[in-house]
Amino acid sequence: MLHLFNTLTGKREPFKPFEPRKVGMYVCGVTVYDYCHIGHARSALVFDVLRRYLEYSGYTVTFVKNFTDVDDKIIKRAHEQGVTCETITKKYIEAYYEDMGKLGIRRATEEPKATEHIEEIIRLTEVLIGKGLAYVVDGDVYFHVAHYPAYGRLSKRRLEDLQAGARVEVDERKRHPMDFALWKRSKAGEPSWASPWGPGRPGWHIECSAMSIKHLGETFDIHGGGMDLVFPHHENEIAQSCGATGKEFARFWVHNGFVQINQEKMSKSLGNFFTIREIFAKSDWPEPVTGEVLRYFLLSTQYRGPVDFSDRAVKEAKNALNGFYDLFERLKEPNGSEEKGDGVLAAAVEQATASFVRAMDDDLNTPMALAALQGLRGDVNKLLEKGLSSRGRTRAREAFRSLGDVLGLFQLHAWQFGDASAGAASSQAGGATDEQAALTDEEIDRLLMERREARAQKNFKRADEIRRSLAAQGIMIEDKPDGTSRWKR
RNA sequence: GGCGCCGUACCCAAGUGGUAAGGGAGCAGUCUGCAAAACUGCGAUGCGGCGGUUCGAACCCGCCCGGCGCCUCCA
Repeated sequence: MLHLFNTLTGKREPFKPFEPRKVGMYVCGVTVYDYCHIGHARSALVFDVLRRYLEYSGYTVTFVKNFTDVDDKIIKRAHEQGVTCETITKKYIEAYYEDMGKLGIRRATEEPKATEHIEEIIRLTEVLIGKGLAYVVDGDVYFHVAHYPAYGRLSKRRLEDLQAGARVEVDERKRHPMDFALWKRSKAGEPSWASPWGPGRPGWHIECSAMSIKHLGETFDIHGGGMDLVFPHHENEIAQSCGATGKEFARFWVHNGFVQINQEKMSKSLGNFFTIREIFAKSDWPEPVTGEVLRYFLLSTQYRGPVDFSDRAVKEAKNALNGFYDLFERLKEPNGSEEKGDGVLAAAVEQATASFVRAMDDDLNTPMALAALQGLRGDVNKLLEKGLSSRGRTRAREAFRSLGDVLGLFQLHAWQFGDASAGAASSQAGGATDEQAALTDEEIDRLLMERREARAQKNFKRADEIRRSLAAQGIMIEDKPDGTSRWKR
């Protein structure tokens, strides 16, 4: 059974959904005013994998991930560029789909936007005012934390402690320094909606309460997001939601750790961040390969810990992945009619699956799950030496494919691998085989043919020349026992 | 000032009381025209340091050292 670390209780707990076989999960998405960086990718990936694993485990998952499309930063950006907020949000929502798509992040079941839930937000705010948990000041509405005794439950903070360190200028109109805005009066030129308190726009936290309740109900199973959202965002969400409904809000709170650069948090203020598109643009590998390499890299650390991003770490992920794709290539090739390995294959797959599930059940321990896959790789390689029937080889590939699918790995039909006969397939997969690569797959195949001739005539000088010139362009040749060769970038 | 996290081999990273998973890199060997891949073997008597609890600790407790995060928009 899946165990998840629940920020609310501070413990690793067995995960049982509210309704059997069904899971409702809400994850805070992004504020769409800029391109996503690798940190956003990690968060999206963690919850994409959690969703995939829940589905693999037999649950029907309703996965809601929002876009914050009204916010100070968006307004600021729109003013700077002299365009409307919609222009900004539309652009970055599209960019989000494009970038996350390259990483194999699946779309959520629902992807609501704050601006499409103004009615729900206003209604929720009215309820809070009615219950004495919120008050109106000059067209602004604030949540009154002092009237909500459980405030601080998630982040384990006490109001007194927060005040001691508060470095924020206190708004005199607020009754308590930690009171936060549910509704903000609009200034001229800002997006604005009519409300009982005058024209205005929602505060940041209220949208998530309104949207999660609308799409998942008042109580649901999992609420996720980055660690930095624990306070104040999620704390405030709990206060608003529980305050309004009087019921439990999310049962499990799951938070992912940061991506770091040189042991430091990656953030805009430090200027040490890398956008996803920048990473893809710089990569020498075809786009699908880069996407999978980034996935492997991000999953090589358990989601709650920090993960340090570096060229070296990414290269290591690529190398580790190479081993799998080399094996998949070999599994496709004829291997005689031997089948001495078939007998133990089933047991090896079963054992690896058990280890994989055990790892994932343990708070999504993806490094351990990857180790299980690596173990199977070793086992299958050994069996291949003994000889696997074509049925056995197909079975092995299916095992990698179905387990890999949980992590979003191993789904490429042909990576950048291919032999003479598979050249066409590899060019399909490599969408970004691209500008600087002087050689097309066809040219490579032609050179390979020439090299094969040369080798047949024991003209090794010419054969090595071809190998060297291809290597200079980043193309590796591997000779197979039958005299043909496969290549990879 | 408050709350919290982390420190395991050259690098990444599991392990949370029973005697150190896995990957990458490296070295040696088998195979190969060469190379790559694959396979075999090597690789931390030690898990930041010092004490303590225990038959037994990387794992529990205490102190110390070092790094980081949150408390302000932030995945």
